[in-house]
Amino acid sequence: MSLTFAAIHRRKLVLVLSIAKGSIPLYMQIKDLLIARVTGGEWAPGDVIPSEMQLARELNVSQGTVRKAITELVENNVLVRRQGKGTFVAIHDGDRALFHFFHIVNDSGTKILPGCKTLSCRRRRASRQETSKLNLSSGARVVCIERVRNLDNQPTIIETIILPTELFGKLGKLQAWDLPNTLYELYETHFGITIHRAEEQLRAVAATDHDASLLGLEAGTPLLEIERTALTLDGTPVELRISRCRTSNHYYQNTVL
Amino acid sequence: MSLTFAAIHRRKLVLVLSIAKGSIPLYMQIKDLLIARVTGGEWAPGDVIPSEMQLARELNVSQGTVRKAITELVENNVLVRRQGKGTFVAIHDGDRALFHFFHIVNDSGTKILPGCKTLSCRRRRASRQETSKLNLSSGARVVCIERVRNLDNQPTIIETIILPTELFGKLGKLQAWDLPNTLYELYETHFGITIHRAEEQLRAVAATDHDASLLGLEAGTPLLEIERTALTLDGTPVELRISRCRTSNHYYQNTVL
DNA sequence: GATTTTAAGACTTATATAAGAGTTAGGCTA
DNA sequence: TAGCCTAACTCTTATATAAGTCTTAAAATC
Repeated sequence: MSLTFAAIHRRKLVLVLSIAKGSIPLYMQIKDLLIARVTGGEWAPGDVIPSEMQLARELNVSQGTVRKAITELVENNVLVRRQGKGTFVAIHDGDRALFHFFHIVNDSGTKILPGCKTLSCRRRRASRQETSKLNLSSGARVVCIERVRNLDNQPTIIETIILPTELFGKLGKLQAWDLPNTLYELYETHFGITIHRAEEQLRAVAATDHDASLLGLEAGTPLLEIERTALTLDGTPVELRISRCRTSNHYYQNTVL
Repeated sequence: MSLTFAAIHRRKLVLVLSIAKGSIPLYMQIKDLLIARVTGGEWAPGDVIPSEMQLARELNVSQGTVRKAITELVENNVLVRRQGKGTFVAIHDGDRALFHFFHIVNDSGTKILPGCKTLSCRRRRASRQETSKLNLSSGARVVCIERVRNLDNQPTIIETIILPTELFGKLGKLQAWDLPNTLYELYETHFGITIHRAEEQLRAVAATDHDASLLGLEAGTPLLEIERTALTLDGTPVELRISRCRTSNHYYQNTVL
């Protein structure tokens, strides 16, 4: 009896959720629905989401089905589970950003908190390359931040960060914004933008005179250039970041699974 | 009735499998058991493993529990599922090795099959650094392969590969072994060693005279140096590989999830 | 009669549901 | 205030049903 009942509900749900495509598994539909609530801002980072049972009742599916959807989102770092407490929208604090997105470690293999000195922060038109990599219309404006990071008390990285003014308008208006060390946290708390994925392209380049003077070494010294495109959950590129690193005492660590 | 029965069996299983630690979930114990069968060689790469139902019966657990264990191993690239056919021990052919472990792409972002010319293949004592990174006893012998890879018909990468003679004895004995393009496939088929994970350390270095002559550029040109330690499933380091890449027309692509 | 097509069945993994066992935190009681 | 109880969670396991794949043998066709 209860089985038949559940089966009927399931059919109804499929009809309601999708256009009865028939072949998309229930748990995936639930997953998409949850993603929509997160990206739509209904559930903000740090919020508790309804319990598995509540969601199951609301959506007329069983707890296990909701659970499977949530599990995948946990694996994608969208949600965080805490047994006995609830499930939360992942909050990407500085530590997590450092752990996840910062790959430079010193020769002993330990990750150190980089210091940071902002050199400039101004608005300008996006270059051709920038519009292409950030999916902007030609002539769009961007915020351009330049800063130097210290590692082990030595200037080691020159960072150039490009952000679309459209999304990060407030940032460019202040000439000398008090920029925090970990920007991704700021993006999330002040702009509602969460970085979920990044594509990095690494090259060896020769230090320019500019690089050389900032890092205190000779022009022509090999530097590791990291060009990163940071994306939101739905794949929209929202930040372009070029880092030029001195690798005499540090290296870029990558684990291939 | 059947519940009690299952519960009793479960208790038995826990006692048999572990030393009744009491709190380790069943599916994890199953997972460890499956890993043991794979690493122990009972199931070789490419083999079908028993069906979920068979394993469930053998181990006195339900199909779903076996399934959860297998799911994790699929996520770790240890097993591969094919609906309607069965579950197989993952086989790491050249394509997969290229897809997974080769990160150099050309400027247009496409991954190309690198050509390969072996320069030398000889045995010698391991250096201090090598013994440390490969967990070898001091004075151990290694096979040392040096080769040049062509990308887009241009010599682009100089690879130096270090392997413990203990594991790869046959390799060093032949002066001019006909080395295939993708070595990891060879390790698996001829030596029963499967590479599962790798740690890569990247630096920008200046080309030495040796590099320069092999790659046809000037000494001092910045090169991307990738030092890779390749590990088996149980974390044993089995290969050390140093690649020095010209990055004028190519770059190292990394996706951060 | 030989060959191709079709359909049933015996496998497999995939999905959905349900129930009970751990965890946590806050409130109640001695 | 210390300890215990309880409610609200997630976690684990079990079971049932769906869906995909291959084999085999009967039926249709040439």
